[in-house]
Amino acid sequence: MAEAVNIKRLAQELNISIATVSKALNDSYEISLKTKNRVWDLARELNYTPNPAASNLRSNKTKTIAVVIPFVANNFFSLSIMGIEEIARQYGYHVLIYQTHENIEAEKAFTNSLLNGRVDGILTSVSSSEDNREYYANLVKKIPLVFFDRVYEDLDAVKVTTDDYEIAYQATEHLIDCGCTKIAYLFGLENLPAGKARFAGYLDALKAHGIAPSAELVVNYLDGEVLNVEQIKKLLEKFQPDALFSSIEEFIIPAYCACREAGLQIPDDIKILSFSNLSTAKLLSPSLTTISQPAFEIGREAAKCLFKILHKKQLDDEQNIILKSVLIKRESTGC
Amino acid sequence: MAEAVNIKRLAQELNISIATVSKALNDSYEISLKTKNRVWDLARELNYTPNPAASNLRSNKTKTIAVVIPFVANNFFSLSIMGIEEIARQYGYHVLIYQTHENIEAEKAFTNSLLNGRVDGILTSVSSSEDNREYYANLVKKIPLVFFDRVYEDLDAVKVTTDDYEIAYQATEHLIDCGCTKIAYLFGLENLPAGKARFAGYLDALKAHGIAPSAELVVNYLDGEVLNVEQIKKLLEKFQPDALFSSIEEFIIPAYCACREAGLQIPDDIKILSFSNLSTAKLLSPSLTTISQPAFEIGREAAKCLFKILHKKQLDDEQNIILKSVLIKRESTGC
DNA sequence: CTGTAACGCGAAAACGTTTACGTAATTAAA
DNA sequence: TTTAATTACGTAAACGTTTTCGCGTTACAG
Repeated sequence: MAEAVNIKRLAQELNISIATVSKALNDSYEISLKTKNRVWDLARELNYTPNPAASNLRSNKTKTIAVVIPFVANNFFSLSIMGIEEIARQYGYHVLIYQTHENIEAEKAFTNSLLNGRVDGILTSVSSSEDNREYYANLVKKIPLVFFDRVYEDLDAVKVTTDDYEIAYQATEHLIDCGCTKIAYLFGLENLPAGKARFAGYLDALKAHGIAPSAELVVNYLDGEVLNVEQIKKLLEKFQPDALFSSIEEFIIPAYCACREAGLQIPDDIKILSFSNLSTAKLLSPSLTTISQPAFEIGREAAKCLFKILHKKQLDDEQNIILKSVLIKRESTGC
Repeated sequence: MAEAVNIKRLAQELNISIATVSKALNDSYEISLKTKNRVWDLARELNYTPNPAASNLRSNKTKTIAVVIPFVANNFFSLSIMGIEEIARQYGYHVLIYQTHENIEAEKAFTNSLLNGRVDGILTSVSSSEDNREYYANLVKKIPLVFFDRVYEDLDAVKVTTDDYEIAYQATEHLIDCGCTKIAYLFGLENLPAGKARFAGYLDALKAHGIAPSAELVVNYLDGEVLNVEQIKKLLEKFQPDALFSSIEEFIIPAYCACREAGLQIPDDIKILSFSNLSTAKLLSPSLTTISQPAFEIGREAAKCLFKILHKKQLDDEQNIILKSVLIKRESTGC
């Protein structure tokens, strides 16, 4: 149906060679302005757009990047994608999205399928289900890759993260300032530096204030909302903590439900604080004190780094870019 | 660095022609099982994956679809993408994501950039900022396209939507059942069938119950959270409605804030109900009665339709697929 | 007036596939 | 035994670009 408006067609109509047309379209110095204008005008008139496959094949560039993340239906990641998309658009790049669903095999399969020149580079936030460090150690040698938020340390790649340790420390201190001494920890991302850093910040803050950490007060995330409600309820009944510090957003609903079911008033009986990018945090009952990560900026920053690499610009020596999270105090910590 | 493992390499190592290799890889009937196995084994051993650009160029198929939506950082759309991705993965397709930010020019620009063979088909939920019907009337002739949720009617294309009219009617009746007689309407998507259908459902339900609709009780969505808080507050003060029916999720936070600032108790002084896919609706203060669209299923269904078209399967005559939304009654309507 | 550089353009190869067509060898039918 | 059909594979063109190299023309310095 589309009567093939390609470079050859343009060349014929203008009575010049296809090489000249190609160079003109790419604004080559070899072509006179006069010829360029003739080509550009006709291209616009005929609505010519280059065939990406042909262009990719010849030039080995796709103008496409891939984003590999656990989920898109997650506030943090969807905001990150917004940031990535914004930068990609500025550079005229296309964005492929892959969800791993925290499945390490899917993660590998997707990423491998990108190594044959489908994309010029990859942005990824790795799966937390298992340690996949070895795989990535190899991968970074094969394709330009930037990690964001969920990273592996000590890899030769750019990593964009947040100040997990510091903000967790600060948040724990906030709970202590509010009078809490028995702060339970809802543990997520345990296989990843981010998860470990958050936990370390929590532990160190406790110790700095003379509070002995207790393994009994730590709950690990399980797959499935009900399971988490159950285990939190058990925690509440058995050990009566006076605060819940949740290291991932997924614990929020179970935590609120568990407290409600246990008949505990937030923040009077128990205080809650969580890492989260929920826009509705301030509307929860009661409004939730959160550690909010700059998801959008993380996406932007990671994308910018990738494009610097793709365009061979020297990266500012530093491979670790750390953005600041912010602690937003609301009713759930009650002070 | 990657020492070029392509079809030619395989052919050389096996001492057969590249045509035979290609056909073997594609499981052609022309090739003996014995040869196929030799090819497959070596391909696996050398970790061969076909070059997508070359394959696309020759075959005019990309195994890639595009999703063009207003935003990804939105519960409805990110869930839709999850559904789309799931189906795409089953079929071995890749998914490109484009956000229009409700900008009609970006929408056209992106979509046009997909017409040169970059993708095999498009899934889209159109921008609500203006009427872009003419553009899409042309577009559907040029590329396989499936609309979901935000559609234009009377176009020769498959459309996956929800029962907006019926559920809005039902929701309005629910408010009336709860004793409301002065139900304000927070109007979104006014340029689209979905927005019009929701409003019509609201109006018809009022009339059916002998309530005269009033233009004064209708508020149109403005860009920016504060602006909406302001106009809702003005509405509350001036006309004292006893319910707010919000046709889009974006009104929720402004509505709650406005009521709070106006000193109104939900649901005693005023009831609230909204179209929404917020997972935190049940945790809001008070929990929010919502009309929840099957976002995930919409994505799945739309993707399935697109693949049917791509694979030339006859579509089940019907071009309009309508999924059911569900009204979830919670505290904000108080009965 | 010659030699050299710069400029503007074209011819042709190359990227890695897919596929129409040809062909030789084997098998089945007559 | 001859012929037709089938099987299994190879040759080569094609997809639409980009890019290297070369060539003719003009301009200018010597």
